Amino acid sequence: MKIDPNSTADLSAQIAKAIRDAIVAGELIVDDRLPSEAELAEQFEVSRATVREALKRLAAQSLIRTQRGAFGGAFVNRLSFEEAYGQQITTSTLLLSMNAVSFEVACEARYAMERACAPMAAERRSADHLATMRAEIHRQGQPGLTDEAFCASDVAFHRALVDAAGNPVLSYQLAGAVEAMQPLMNMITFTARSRETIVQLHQRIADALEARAEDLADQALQDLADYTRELGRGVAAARAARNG
Amino acid sequence: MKIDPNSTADLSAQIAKAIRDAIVAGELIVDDRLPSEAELAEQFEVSRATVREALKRLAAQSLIRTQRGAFGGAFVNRLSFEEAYGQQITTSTLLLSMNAVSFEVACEARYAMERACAPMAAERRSADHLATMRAEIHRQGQPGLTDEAFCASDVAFHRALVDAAGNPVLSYQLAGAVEAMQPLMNMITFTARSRETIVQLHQRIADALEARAEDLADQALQDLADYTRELGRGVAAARAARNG
DNA sequence: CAATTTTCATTTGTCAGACATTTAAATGTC
DNA sequence: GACATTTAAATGTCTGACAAATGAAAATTG
Repeated sequence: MKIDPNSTADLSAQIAKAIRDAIVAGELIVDDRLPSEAELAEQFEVSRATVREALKRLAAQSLIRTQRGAFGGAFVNRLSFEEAYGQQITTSTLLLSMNAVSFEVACEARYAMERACAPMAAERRSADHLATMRAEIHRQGQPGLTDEAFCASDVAFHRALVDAAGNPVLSYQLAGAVEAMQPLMNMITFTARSRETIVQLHQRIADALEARAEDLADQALQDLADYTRELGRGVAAARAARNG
Repeated sequence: MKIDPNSTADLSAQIAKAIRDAIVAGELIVDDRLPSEAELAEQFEVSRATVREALKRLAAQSLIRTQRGAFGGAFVNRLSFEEAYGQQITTSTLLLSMNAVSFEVACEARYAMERACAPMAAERRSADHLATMRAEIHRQGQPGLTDEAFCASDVAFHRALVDAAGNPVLSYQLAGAVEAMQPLMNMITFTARSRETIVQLHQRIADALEARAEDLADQALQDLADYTRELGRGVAAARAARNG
């Protein structure tokens, strides 16, 4: 682990990069202990404060965890799917909110990936997955549900659908797409009629998965995608009319 | 922006969370300047060192950027697709390498998503995308290419395919899946014959996109997925034989 | 001897204060 | 007006200190 003496970047950034590279390259493996802050400071010839800033950068990416006390220190962290989900969701949400990504584009991406899950979900869905989906469908039919609660339930429904595909890598990748869409979906006012339509489509999806009918599931998802896009266009048109 | 006095987490983590929440909630928008480190230290009633550790955490997630000098400071960063790609790739790569994700599962996820791109790519691919793909195909046919260079070219080919779908969100989501697979792919020794097969399949994909034939593209991708999985199984079997 | 308590060294977490460096605005000079 | 200089404000880095946690080892106790 060496830092480039010609770099213009902050020392803490350089040190973080050096350690990160060592982890990615496999020189440091899960649960390995890094040298203590004092030792790292000596190795890199910087102060302990600078080392600490570097370590905090790595901690922010869940690459290391720290433990206080004797025999404590910084350890290479096993990045769990759970943590990776979280980071992916934060990143995706910010990406969408900061880059004026259109509802249309986000929708397309999300449903394209979800449809890719459908065949696997039809094949592998467990009774548990179906039960979760049915429960969310039921909730979505309750009157008096706020739009936000409706959207949250929608996210839960779709996560169950994705998880039903039984591929954790796919679940991880899709977590971002599905959850990051929620703020955009929250901007839509769901009328009683549009909710009814969505619930019916969810019902079709659940029925298709229960019957292990991948083609029906795909068709229902496509219809849902079309309908969601239509709702989005409606909102955009209403806003345009208000503003001009 | 307040921190929870009952939390047991590090102060720097709490402060980072408070600022991150403010950004996600939209209280701080792109290019807003945060208070100076000295001011933040006063607000949160901590030392400047602690504030700096918090800011480094946020910088590691590309949420802020800092600028030295008068009228410098920490600014809310517009998370670009580029930066998000990078983070996604790092995270995905580590996730796969640290969690013993099987080649099979990673492959399945990757090709499922790639196939979801095929119809859009067939419809929207530009001459540029095609040219990139053709160039990579040509490179892959060169004799004397190392396995790593072959894999790198493979990644470039598939990225062009994904980008051809013309949906940046999809490109971002897939960047992780495609790039993170590379270390796993690098473990495969590509014989002259397997390379030839792969190049032919790439050719079929490029031809299909050129002809805007989404069904042919999908079929070719499925064949490539099957073949890749087969190669993976071959490697796994060889390793099992060596170790047993 | 075994179980429990105490001590202790190590390590991270936090603080205070200092100085170096960078930067752009403000000021001075021709 | 154009250019050089000064200056104030901010981040980057260093030093030294103390607090708090923690597990191992030593001391104590039954």
